[in-house]
Amino acid sequence: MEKIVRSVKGTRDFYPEEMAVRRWLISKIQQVSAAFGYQEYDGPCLETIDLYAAKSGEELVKEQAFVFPDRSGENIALRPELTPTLARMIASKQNELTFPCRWWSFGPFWRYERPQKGRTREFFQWNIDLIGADQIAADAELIAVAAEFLRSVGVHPDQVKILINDRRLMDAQLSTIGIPLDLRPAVLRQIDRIDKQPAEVWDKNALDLGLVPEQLSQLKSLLGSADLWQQSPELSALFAELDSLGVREYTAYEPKIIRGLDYYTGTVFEARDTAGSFRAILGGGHYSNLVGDVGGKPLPGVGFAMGDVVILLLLESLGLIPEIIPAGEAVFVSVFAEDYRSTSNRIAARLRRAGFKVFSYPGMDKLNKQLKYADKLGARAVLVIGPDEIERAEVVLKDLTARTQQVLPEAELEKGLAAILAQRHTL
RNA sequence: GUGCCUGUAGCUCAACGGCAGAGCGCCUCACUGUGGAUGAGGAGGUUGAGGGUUCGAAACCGUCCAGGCACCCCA
Repeated sequence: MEKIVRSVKGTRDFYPEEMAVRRWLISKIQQVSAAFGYQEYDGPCLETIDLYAAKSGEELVKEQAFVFPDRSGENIALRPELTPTLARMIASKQNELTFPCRWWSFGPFWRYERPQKGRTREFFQWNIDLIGADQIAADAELIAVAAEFLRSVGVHPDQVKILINDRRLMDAQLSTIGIPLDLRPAVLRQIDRIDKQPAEVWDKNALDLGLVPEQLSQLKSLLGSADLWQQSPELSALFAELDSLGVREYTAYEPKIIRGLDYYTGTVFEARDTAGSFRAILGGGHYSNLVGDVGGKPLPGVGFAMGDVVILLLLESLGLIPEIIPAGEAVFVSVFAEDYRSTSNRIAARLRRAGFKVFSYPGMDKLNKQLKYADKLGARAVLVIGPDEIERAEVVLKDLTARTQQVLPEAELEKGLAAILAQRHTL
């Protein structure tokens, strides 16, 4: 056991059961993305460090990216996020693309962070963006995509809420309180932390930033104001859009939502479980300049990202991950004795050409052992073909789920199998 | 990167300075041409690694590795 070379810290192995869950998640993501007319794309997993140097918070690149020199000495990063790659891809074809673009992607990312619950060093992320649209309707659409995804995996609106705010609104409010321009970025970051620090600590930090006690109390009453959005024409319009899109129940206004990344300029949102057990499930917002840093003409857009780790933890805790049997729907062809293997092979090959998933037994063991093997692998049906059956041109067809078996003329095998597989596989 | 907690059979956990155990799982048999049930046997451990203290360490002490929680940051 100790001799097994260990895996890299913060990575996960996907055994067939886990891989089946990942496939299931991807299929849900793909379906929702396609339902809104989004097109799939991807970029390389390796990028030059220069791509990230211009934007991306310094910490993400300097301390959280996996960076290494290639054999020529050039510094290469394993992509820690997709947005810079997206910006480059958009900028490269800015004059031939039809805007607004609706693009989505799902793939691996790497960040050199300390692993903990909901955070690994290698993870998968769904990215989805609507690029080249500055309207409230665009923001509403992305939030609707997120909400419809939650709906499609069975999450109820009282289990997860998409919390929404607008940086323009917060900026205006900070201005009203009299917080000078140069202080606002720091204050915004402090707002982002309000639920992570004890009240006294938070108050002290806020005062240390330069706020006067009067401003602090005004700020705190601001952050407790659930109706603040009504003062924002953008958010008022946004919630009206969400209503007509049929996802209003999944959303809520939350003045504490700011989002860390600097490039968000308008609507910002993140999905949280209402029980507060997990970190953010997804996060995104509106940006006004996607491609400026990579040499294109400024383009607005809106998008969000969802990592696989937190959403799967959440779905697991809610019992919403279906039981998926990797070899489900498969047919097992037993081998009665070595002399009969060729007969079993012929039937297995015939069934495969007919479209069935078929697996057999390479060795030679007692029937009960072969059946046990088929059962543990989750086979749906088993064929037994021995001397009696061959003599009469028949096969024994067992339904492992129903625990029944029937003797069929060999010619009716496909029909019998189809009938078994057509039955609802309820557990 | 900072602080705190944890690591015993494949899994979940006992033993807490004095012979390393249980349940589940796994293997064999009862089962002669039939899976999940039942019963009877059996295998499986240098107690995460490598040091120290001690007559004696799974236990106590420091180091490393891995996991968890909070910070940082964010998916």
